[in-house]
Amino acid sequence: MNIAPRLLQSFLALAHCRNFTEAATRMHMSQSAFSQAIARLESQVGVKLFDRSTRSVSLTPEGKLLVPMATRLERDIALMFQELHDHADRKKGKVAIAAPPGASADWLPRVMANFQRRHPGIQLQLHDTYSDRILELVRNGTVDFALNREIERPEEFDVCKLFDDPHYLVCPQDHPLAKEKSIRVAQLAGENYIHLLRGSNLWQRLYPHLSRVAIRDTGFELNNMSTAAGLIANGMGVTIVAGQSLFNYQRLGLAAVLVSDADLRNSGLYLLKRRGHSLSVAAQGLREMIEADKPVLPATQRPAARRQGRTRAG
Amino acid sequence: MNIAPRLLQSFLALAHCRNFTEAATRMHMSQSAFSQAIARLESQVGVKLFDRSTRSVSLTPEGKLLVPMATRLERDIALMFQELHDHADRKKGKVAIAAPPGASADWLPRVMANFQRRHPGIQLQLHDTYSDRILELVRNGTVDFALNREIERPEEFDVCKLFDDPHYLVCPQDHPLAKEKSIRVAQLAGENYIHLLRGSNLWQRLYPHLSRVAIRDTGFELNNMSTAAGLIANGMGVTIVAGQSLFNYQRLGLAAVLVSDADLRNSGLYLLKRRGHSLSVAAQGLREMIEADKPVLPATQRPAARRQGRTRAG
DNA sequence: CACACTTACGATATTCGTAAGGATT
DNA sequence: AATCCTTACGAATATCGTAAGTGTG
Repeated sequence: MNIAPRLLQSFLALAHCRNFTEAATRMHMSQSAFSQAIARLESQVGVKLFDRSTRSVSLTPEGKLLVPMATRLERDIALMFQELHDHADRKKGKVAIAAPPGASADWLPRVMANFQRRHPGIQLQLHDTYSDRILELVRNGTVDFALNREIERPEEFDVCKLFDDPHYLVCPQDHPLAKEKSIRVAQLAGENYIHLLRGSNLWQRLYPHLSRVAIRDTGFELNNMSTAAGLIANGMGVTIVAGQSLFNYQRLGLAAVLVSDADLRNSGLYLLKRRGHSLSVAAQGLREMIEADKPVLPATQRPAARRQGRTRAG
Repeated sequence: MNIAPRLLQSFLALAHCRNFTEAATRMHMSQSAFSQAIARLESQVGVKLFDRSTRSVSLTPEGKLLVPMATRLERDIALMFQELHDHADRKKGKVAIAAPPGASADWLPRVMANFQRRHPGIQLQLHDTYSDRILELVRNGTVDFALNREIERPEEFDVCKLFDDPHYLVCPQDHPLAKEKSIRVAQLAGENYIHLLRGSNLWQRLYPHLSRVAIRDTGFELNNMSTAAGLIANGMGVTIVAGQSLFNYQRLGLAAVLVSDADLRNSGLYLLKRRGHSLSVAAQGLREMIEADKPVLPATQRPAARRQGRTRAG
């Protein structure tokens, strides 16, 4: 039961031409090989398909029966190939990714827009959400891959660092620490601290530091960084954010001072996916574009200059 | 684009087992050949279909995409084979034949019933009609083949004689000619002649004879032989019919006398089909059964004994 | 006798199995 | 060390093309 699609094509060609020589030409083979092919087909299906006297070729009743079935089959096979090749060529496909809000606000959408322009047939989806949810989306396969900050058990995933993204203290320009090159969390003793979402990745990371320092928790728990920025600009306190989110605060002219505690200083953005599961061709394409287009954020650079990530559209 | 169905089966087997060794066993091939087959498939479709680390095998996104398409395709291929094999094995099919009323009345239905018992899946159709219509049905392919008497241009068809079926004069037992061994048409001078359908095959054949003899045409033109039989039994005239239709008259105890004019004496029943077009497997089966089961009508046999055609059911 | 399909036969390509290699647990 | 997939290589099979054969108009 192992009929080559090429044989079906030959059958249909002959059914159409009713002439071995012409059909053979159409199949790009010698007339003799074509004759053998038809004979082989007939022996495989177990019935004569053509009546041929040297001067005329016509379908037997069983041949007539096969025509519509073979036609449908040939079309389905072609469609299957088309579909796979379209995916291989990135003309079709879906990519879903997840990322924290900082990445999702500015840089990532720009990369995704570039990708969309280059591969208009691929459907993109972005989940901007918090760390634990991101991990869940990767685990259950809802997204092809994700961007995230440092996570607890990186061995569960395939992880690779995209770029460094250290944390900064955000405070008013006239704040005593604003002129420092860098600070340590310990220096925040006595400050009012404004938390963003409690339980977030950042909160989990800051907590051990802050709890050791005599900091005054303002009790705020905010969803939007623009709210935090407004509060800080009006002297209500300070906060710490990753470099990638600084733009929310610079809009209001706030100062940003590098935090030099090791884990906050060395943090960065990572790309992660399920272990042992390769990416779809489409997802791999987006991944490569993300890796090629990541913003340059050298550790020593002052935050005011950070928007110069190069754009590489094709 | 020439993917062997066997490759698709291999793909589905591996997709299901997620284990090369087991899937290879299921496909009855060595694990190595199976590995090569999968690699070949991947190169043909142009994308990796499986993620394999020595300890686990899983589908890539493109592999997942292929599963439903391959499943459908495999099923369609199997159905195609099933259909063709069912026809080759005479488990399915249609046979339409045409025959003149004489053959259709008794002998042919018996053969068809035998065929139906042996091949219950094959749909049978019988057109009982007159000669010209029979030829038309064969010509345009409405019927697979037909039974008919001598025709004008036999070279138009593939014709082969089934059996002799000479003509008989039908008259009352007390008719002067009833005791003859055989007669010639010329002896019917002065008789009242009862025609069946004018323009029929029989009429066309009798006309040259009757027109040369001083016969009184009764003017009747009948559709049913039983009517003719009634008329003859009541002394209204005589007629001539083929042996196969005699049963209509013997029921009323009428006499039948062989007509010895050459063309009426030597007539018979023929099987005919389109030239150069082979019969379907099913039709060929019926044809063979017809040829094997034809009634024995030796020329010298008296009509009263003619119902002894043997039945060959299996 | 010319045309169109089939058969014969040697060359090439594909597919398969045994055996060795490599990687992961 | 055991297990599972891949690679290497020779053997078997399938397919193809050239050329000769066959039958029909």
